[in-house]
Order: sequence, then C-alpha cells, then structure tokens
Amino acid sequence: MSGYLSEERHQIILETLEARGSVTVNEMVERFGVSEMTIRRDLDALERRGLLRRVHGGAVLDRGRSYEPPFVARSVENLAAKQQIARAAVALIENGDSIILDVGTTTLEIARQLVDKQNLTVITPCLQIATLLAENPNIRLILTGGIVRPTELSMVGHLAERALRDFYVDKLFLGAAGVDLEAGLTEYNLEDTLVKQVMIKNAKRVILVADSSKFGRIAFTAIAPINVINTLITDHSLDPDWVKRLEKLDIEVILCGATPNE
Amino acid sequence: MSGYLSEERHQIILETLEARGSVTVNEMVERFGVSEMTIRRDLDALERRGLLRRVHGGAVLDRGRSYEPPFVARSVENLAAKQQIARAAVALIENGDSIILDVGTTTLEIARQLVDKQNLTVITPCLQIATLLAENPNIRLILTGGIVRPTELSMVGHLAERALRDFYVDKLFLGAAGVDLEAGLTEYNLEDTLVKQVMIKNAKRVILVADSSKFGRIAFTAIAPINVINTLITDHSLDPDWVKRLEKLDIEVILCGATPNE
DNA sequence: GTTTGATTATGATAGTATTTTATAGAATTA
DNA sequence: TAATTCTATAAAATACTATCATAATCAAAC
Repeated sequence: MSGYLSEERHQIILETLEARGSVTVNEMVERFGVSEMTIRRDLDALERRGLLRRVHGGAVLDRGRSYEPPFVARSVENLAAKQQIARAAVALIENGDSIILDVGTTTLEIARQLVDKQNLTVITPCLQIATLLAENPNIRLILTGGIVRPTELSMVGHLAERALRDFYVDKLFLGAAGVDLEAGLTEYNLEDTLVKQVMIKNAKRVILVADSSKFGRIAFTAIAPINVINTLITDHSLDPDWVKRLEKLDIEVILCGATPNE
Repeated sequence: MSGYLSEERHQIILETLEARGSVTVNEMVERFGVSEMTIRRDLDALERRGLLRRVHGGAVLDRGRSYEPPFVARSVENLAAKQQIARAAVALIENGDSIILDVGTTTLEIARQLVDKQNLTVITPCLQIATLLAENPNIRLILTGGIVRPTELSMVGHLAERALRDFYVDKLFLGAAGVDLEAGLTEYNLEDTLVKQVMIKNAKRVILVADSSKFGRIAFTAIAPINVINTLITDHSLDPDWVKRLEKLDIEVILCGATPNE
C-alpha cells in the first residue's frame, strides 16, 4: 500500500495548503499513491474539523476574505447530509424572496450557499448566520435581536419574538430537535421554542429542514403539531413509511442524497 | 487541463484587479489556459457577489460609494490610542453593571478587554462586538436587532431603536465621528445617529470614547449637543484648551496615554 | 495460537452533478 | 462594416456521491 497513515496525509495536506493556499484532489492522489476516494475522505474529515473548505476539485484555506468569527468550529455530524439538504433548500429560494433562517447547523449551511442569490431579505435570530451573511451586498440582513444564548448563539426572549412579529416572510427554513407524528415538532429549550412559534405564525410557507436522525425523536418542549409544515426537506434514509404518512398530511416531502432505486 | 481550481482563479482575478484596477477576459484566458466562457463565468460569479463590475471585454473594481473607509480598514488606525482609551473605559465598569457598547473601533477594544468582569449585562447594536462577547459566560449579552449595515456591521432602524428603548443602563460607552463645541456630536450616517439618540436618552451616565482626532471635526448628521456627555475619555494629545472648555460644561475629562508632566 | 467478530481504512464502480468547452448567432465597439 | 465580445445551448470532460467489497487491525474468547 501507500505507506502513509491517514494522519500523515492529513498533516501533509494541511502543510501544502498552508504553503500554497489550495490543493487539488489529483495532486494528492499522485503525491500519496492512493485512490481519489481516500483523498476526498481526507478532505472531508479536515473540513469537518474546520481546517479547510472543500471546493469542486480540491480544497482551499478558509481564511482571509472577511474577518473570521472566532467560533471554534464544532465538528458537525452528518455534514454531508446537511449540505445536501441545504442545497435542496436553496433551490427553493427565488431572487427577491424574504426568508427567515432559523438557528441550526443545517440552516447555517443554507446561509453558506446563499452567495449567488440576488436581492434577498434574510431575517435570523442566529449570530453565526448573521456573521456569515453580514458582508454580502446582495442580502438585506435583519437580526431579531434578543438575549444571546451562549451555547447556541441564538437570540431569544421578548425582543426576538417581538421583532419577528413585525415581518411576514415568503419562506421559513425551520429546524427542530425532534420530529414525531404524535408529539409534532419539539425542541430542547423553551426559549428557542417560543421564538420558533412566532416564526411559524408569520411565514407563508414553512419548510422544515431536518436530517433523518431527527425523526421519531421527541425533545423537551412542543413547538407545534406536525401539520404546520408545508414542505419537509430531509435525506433519503428516512423510512418510506414516514414519507407516506407525511404526504397523507399534505406535507410535500423532498428527499435528497442518493435517489432510492425505483 | 488548467490545473486551477475555480476558487483559485477567482482569488487571482481579484488580486489582479486590486493591483491594476481592471482585467480583460483575454488576459485571464492566457493566464489560466482556459476558455473565454470559463473566464466570463468567473467574472459573472464575482459580479454577483458584488466584488467587481463587468464591462465589455473584462471587469473593473467597483468601489467608492461610502464616505468612510470600511470597518476593517479603520480598526487599525490609532490602535494604540484606542487601546488606552478602552483600558480607561473598562476601569469605569463595575461588576454587576449594565452597559451599552456603541458601534465603533474603540468600543470594540473595550469589548476585548472585558474578560475579567463579572456579572455584566452588555447591550450592543454591533455585530462584531456581539461575536466577540457571545461565548463569554460572565456576560449577559443582548443584541438590539435591526437591519445590518454591511460596512459598519451595526444594526439600525426601527427594531434597534425600539429595543434600546426597553432598557435603562448604568453606563453608555458612546462613539462619534465628530466632536465640536458648537455642532455637538455628529455622525456620517443618519440611521446610526437615530440609534445613538435613543441610547443617550436611556443611559444614566454617558461616556464618550473618542481619540483626539475627532475633535473639531463635524460630520454629517447631528446626534446631540455636547453637554449630554457626562464623561469624556480621550488621549492626551487633546488640546488643553478643549479640556478647559469641556470642564466648564461640567464634563469630566479623562486623558490617557503618556501622562502629561505635572 | 488461532478463531471470531467488531472496527477502521481503503478501493472499485456506477450513477449523478458540476464544470468546461465548442459553437453559432446576437450584440457591441470602433 | 469588420472585428470583437457577448449569450445561449448542447456536448464533453471532469469531479462527486453512495454503496459495496475487500483488507488490515485489534481484542477478546476459545
């Protein structure tokens, strides 16, 4: 075999990036004598640790450009699924739309992929999303304000709720900790829940973004019954049974990832 | 095969623009060894992100709409003086205080130096300050919310003003673009001005932080007459004449930096 | 010692997506 | 008008994802 431990490859990839600012998959395939898949997996792993940014064909250093938020990049579970869900979500957004982006890692991915949209109004109670979108001149960014929850970097409380009541938006991209047919949408934290309830009230179309791990899970506080959702975007590992039952409730279901064989 | 990632091309195109003010499609075709279409797409993508302006045959830099240099550029000017002013400001803050930190590079420095304080409530309309303080568990952080101004990363508008009306704070650390005895405090931007006016109204003690370069300067919109200030913190290069006149108005003046010999 | 199973790392492949090129006709410039 | 540059579209090249198969590593259990 190649004779490199994956740790060594990671190290060398990072050094190359440091020196040149970017690497391509092919370069590294040659350099290490391993398959493309292996390099891709290396790059994905490094991206999850926040050490680089994947781009088509390779990866680049993720510094410079705008000032960087000092958040420690928390390793994201299911990053691939979340990115695909985000892509499907972005496809629903039209130029000129006004949207709400809820707090969450999936909605953060949506924000990342918003670069090409024109004339968007984005409202968010999430500090991280705000930092990401702040310098984009094509986006009119509105923060709800409120008390900042240290762990989530979400804004909650009276200010946030009141601010959201002021706006009617075309689309809400909502996250939830649990999705269950009986219990509906649930969240771990009461304050976030209250904010979500206002969002749902003031959106023309409610789009839930949730990877399949959230289904059947019941968290602590109830946000709303499941039928408030107009559209659900999730990954294809969702049980087909769920899909049927959701569609029976008149919820449009968008599955992404590898298309199931039919 | 060119061997360049599209990200790299974008980066290099921007650097070339930065250096020369313009690029042509043909130049870049030669530079990268790709087709014209590819370069055109690159330029279009960058234009959509607001980073350049397309013209027939190439692209040019798209600058010069704002009065003031963007936040990032400005934050380095007079850094030493600002840090000293910030240190003096932090000395005025007691554990348990509730304070407002206005938008500005000096107030940003104050935020940086807040690590050791206990049980503080900080209200701010500044996204950068928020990002900085968000993960500090000793600080209860409240964001005003509002529309985010892309250059300043400040929040303005109806939401911000209304939010500030809800809170009475012990101390306001205020910034201003211009300080003049006749014209009072002035700012370049009307929207920021309106927010500042609400802050001043709801603070028990108004503390102006402004390095000496701001004195005698008159910006575009009037915030308030100079006597709304209770305390002024500035650097020692301020003309002693100013100090006398300010003290005559019952404004406490704190000079910092190299202490003038006494 | 070796068998067994769990775990991890890697490679192969097929179908899907994305990016790039080529080309032809329209628009712009000089 | 001629030359250049642009847009749109389809075709080709390249890269990606998901999945499965294989191999290597390790730790009990026999």
